[in-house]
Amino acid sequence: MAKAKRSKPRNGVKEIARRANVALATVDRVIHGRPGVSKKTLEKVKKVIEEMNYQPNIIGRRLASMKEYHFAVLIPEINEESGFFWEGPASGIKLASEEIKSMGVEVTTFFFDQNDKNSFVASADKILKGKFDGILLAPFFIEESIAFTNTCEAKAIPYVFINSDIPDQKSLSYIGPDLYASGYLGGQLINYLIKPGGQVLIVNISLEIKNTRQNRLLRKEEGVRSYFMRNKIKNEILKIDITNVSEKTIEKKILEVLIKNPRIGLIFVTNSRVVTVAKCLEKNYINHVQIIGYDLIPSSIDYLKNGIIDFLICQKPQEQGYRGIMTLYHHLILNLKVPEVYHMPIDIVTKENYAYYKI
Amino acid sequence: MAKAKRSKPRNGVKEIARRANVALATVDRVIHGRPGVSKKTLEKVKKVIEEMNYQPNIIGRRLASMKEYHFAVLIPEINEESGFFWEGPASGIKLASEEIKSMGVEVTTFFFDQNDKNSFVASADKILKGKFDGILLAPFFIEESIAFTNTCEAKAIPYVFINSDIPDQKSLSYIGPDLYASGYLGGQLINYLIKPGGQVLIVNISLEIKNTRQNRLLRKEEGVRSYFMRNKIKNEILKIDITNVSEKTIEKKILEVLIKNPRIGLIFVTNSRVVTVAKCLEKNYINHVQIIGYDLIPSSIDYLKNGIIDFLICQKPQEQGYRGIMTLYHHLILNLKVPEVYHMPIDIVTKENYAYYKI
DNA sequence: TTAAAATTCGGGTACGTACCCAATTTTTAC
DNA sequence: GTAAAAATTGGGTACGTACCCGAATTTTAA
Repeated sequence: MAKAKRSKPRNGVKEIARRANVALATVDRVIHGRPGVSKKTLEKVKKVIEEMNYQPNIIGRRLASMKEYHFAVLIPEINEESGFFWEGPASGIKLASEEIKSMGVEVTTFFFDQNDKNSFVASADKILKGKFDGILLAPFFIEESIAFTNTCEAKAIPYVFINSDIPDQKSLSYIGPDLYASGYLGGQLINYLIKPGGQVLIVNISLEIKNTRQNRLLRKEEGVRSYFMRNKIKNEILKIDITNVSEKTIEKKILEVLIKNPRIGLIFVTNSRVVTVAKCLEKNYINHVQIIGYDLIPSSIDYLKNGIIDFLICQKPQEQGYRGIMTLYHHLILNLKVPEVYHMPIDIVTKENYAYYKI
Repeated sequence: MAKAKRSKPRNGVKEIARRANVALATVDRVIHGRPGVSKKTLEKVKKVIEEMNYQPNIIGRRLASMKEYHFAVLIPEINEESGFFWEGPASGIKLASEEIKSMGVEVTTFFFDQNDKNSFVASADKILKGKFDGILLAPFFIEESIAFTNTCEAKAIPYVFINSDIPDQKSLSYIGPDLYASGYLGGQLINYLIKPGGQVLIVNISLEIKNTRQNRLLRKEEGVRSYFMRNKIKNEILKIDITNVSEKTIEKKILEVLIKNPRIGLIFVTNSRVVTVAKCLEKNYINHVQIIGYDLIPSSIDYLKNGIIDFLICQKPQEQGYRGIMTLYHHLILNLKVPEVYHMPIDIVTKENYAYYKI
């Protein structure tokens, strides 16, 4: 009854070593693809590993290699400019960070100015210099993002897109909304609210509205139109692009259109600028026009409450951030399979249920 | 230059031992509150721990104590009876289980028959005998659940409620919908659809409809009525309780009411039995009555698609399961704070967005 | 053939914590 | 005061993996 501890050496590197009749270190070399193993031994050990369907013990691994994992996050600055939208993802990111901190993962967030491509490039460069093991980024500027992620690929650093996608890039995963589908849903909501004969005004507000496949706003507009087409909705759709984001300009343009087209009964704003539009209608006592827009941000809640905005289409900003980090964690630390695309559920937020969405 | 490895012994039990000038084993005893430490030493070590704000290394801990954690899950059987609703939580539970398997957690699921209190008690007994470290349960039968969780408390086994709550019990957490709020939201949706003068029919279908504070269906009904009250909605509300869940009976009762009240324009069903109601309307070619109901289950998708059901109110069954397991994991293994209540976002599911909800 | 170099392999220690067991000190009993 | 019992403390090993370093083996060079 000397050593009764030897209960279950059924798996693990030790068992591989025993079965292959080699030393632990050799098994280790094989597992990590390190050199210094003869072809013959390599085959032998590989075979045993195969046979045993060996799954490394994450705990032991993490303890032994006290390697710290460093994740980098690259997202827009959190400011009024974007209606504090990125507070959502940021808070999800923080949540996930805390959860996996004990596994030796540290997350560093870098920001960029949505109006300044250079700031994006600058932060991206910082990340490249920082020797990170995984990257979560919002590919706001397409070309710059492609350049950045190409470099990542060359360095074999996995990256995850969040909030918007660049399908041709070999990202580990995309986590965010299906823009087209959200527009399509918008079409349905419009259909619920609009009265026969009423016109619908689609409003795109952004500094730059390029007609490319990746344009977030136009993809949503496409979704709306597509719903109208497919369901043969008779209401006329008008549209206006506003590339000056100052409140004044927006107000001016909106009022112009409304006066010229008194039959407009509903405005569909393709992003969180819906707040500015709502403000405009409220200020000018226009209450016969309903509003549907995007993103549940602090400033939009009041307009939901007082009924100026009827619906907000929202895509779980917090969960996007959380999932983004966890995806890297699952891939790099836990060796779990991760989905290539994770489309967020599309939420319809009203004044009755907004309280149930974490902002 | 002998041993350059001693780089950062800045924290950990070793450092505590060094600072308090005691052995590792003593520190260990203090940390785990085991006996065999003199009062004097206890104070000394405690003080050092306090000073250092010691946070145990989860990895080291998990490796050393090869203790396996066992979680038990107690949920209704997955069958047609409940429209396969519990497939959602079950799949979330599975997802979480896989994620934390590598941390030495094993999850065992027990089922019970929704029509048989004894089966609930039987499974609960099994769990108690099974020496589990944490429990996730759907407290379907109130009294039996209270008895069960009281025993858990006596044994200091933490438990989490899922899908419905028993507020007075000292659960670690409740994860699920805010029923009243979901009904309130239902009120709003009704208001969108109903025409002036139209009557609304609320339908509760369940084997047992006791008028208690915990009754899920009545809480929802309350929410609807409350919305109507507060917003002074003029449409009349009718209601009917059906305690026989056979399709035949439901069809008969529904048709009866509809014939007696031809002004009914909308039916609000307080649970997933909405499918049966939809089936009934379809079968009898009644298409002037709109339907709102609960839960996105496989059989309800068709009715969403063909427009017989307009809205489903849904509360992320999958995420409920996922969160439930992760809550136990966070509490027991990671020592993270967990929220007492986690109300799921209330989703409005339509034919346009149902595809984005994992079932 | 032999020494040197290159290759291959194995022993051993470390990571942070848990826990067994033996050594030491203190307390109790006579 | 002494022996025995009890309480307290410390040493040491284990968990599964990573990796250093030296030993054994093979290959190359002379």
